[in-house]
Amino acid sequence: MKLYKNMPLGKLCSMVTKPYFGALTLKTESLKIEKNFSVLILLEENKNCTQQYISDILQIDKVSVVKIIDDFTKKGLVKRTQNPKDRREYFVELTSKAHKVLPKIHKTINELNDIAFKGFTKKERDDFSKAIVKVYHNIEHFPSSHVIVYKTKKKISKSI
Amino acid sequence: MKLYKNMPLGKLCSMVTKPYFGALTLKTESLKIEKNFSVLILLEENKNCTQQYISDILQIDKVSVVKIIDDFTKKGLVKRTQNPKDRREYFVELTSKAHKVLPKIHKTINELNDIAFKGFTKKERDDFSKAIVKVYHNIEHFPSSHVIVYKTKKKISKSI
DNA sequence: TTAAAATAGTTAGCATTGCTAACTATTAAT
DNA sequence: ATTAATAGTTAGCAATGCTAACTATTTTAA
Repeated sequence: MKLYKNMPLGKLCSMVTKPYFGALTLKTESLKIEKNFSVLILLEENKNCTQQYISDILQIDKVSVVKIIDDFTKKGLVKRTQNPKDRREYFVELTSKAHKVLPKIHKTINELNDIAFKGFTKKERDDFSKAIVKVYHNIEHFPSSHVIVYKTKKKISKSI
Repeated sequence: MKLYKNMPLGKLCSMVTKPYFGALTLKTESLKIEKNFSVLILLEENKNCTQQYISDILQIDKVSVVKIIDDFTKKGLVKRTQNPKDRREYFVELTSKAHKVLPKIHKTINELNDIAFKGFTKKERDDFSKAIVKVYHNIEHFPSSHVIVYKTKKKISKSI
């Protein structure tokens, strides 16, 4: 589409993100999970995830991870277990309730993806999925923009 | 990457969005524009854009568009002109200052895209760009998730 | 071996974002 | 001519994403 030809890549991505998550939340409404499905999926596929690991892999800042795990704990989907080998760490593990709902989540994601990739061949779809992960790895360590330093009443630029 | 194989497509997109915009803001810091570059690019390519049109094309709610155009007006990048044929509407037009900085914005976006697409052939890159727009059009009209109805002190689900 | 630095996790708090609701002005529809 | 619809605006709130500052624990290096 000519309209989007010169748009920043990030804008195109964010334009996909919004309706996708809107629909995902709607279609999984009965599960009362609402958001952060990616965390559950990560936990399903990896034993002994710490909050720091979740933060690193999913690019969610560690303060937000605390809130997400608190929320999931309240919802009975995960529990924290202190690592006896390093007692600073807590392993986050799925409960049986979470294991019970995950197939429904995967099914919903597959349905949404089928719609998102309508008109794509199997190869085009695979290529796209591989490509977006490749793009992510190409830019994940971009020096990031100025961070607002609070308490100064003035924005101060700082590289991170 | 196996790690992201089962992730929702929206998550992969949002993982690209964040570092991309962080870097874009950083690299254009001297321009003091900071965000919403997509609006400037849209205005550059289309005469007689109304705020409603911007809202529709870029999927930004109309209240946010007001704030963005206010901000750009303050920064001297755009001006509003009432449409004499329909005085409810305001055309948003770029100033000469905006036209002066846009080449720098395009250059920066091209540089970022070159990094984002490192290791891609020209064809792979074009295919990806076309594909993401296609995905967007496949899902842009997804029925969206429950909207929080305020003033009730209680979340109420409502289809939109 | 012990003092300093680093790491995992947490809490508090604030700016920003993205939305609803309610409004004005204007135009279109019946 | 009334009613409905549309473009834009303002106010205000919840949710988000971050910083700063903290505790507890482990690693490091003098």
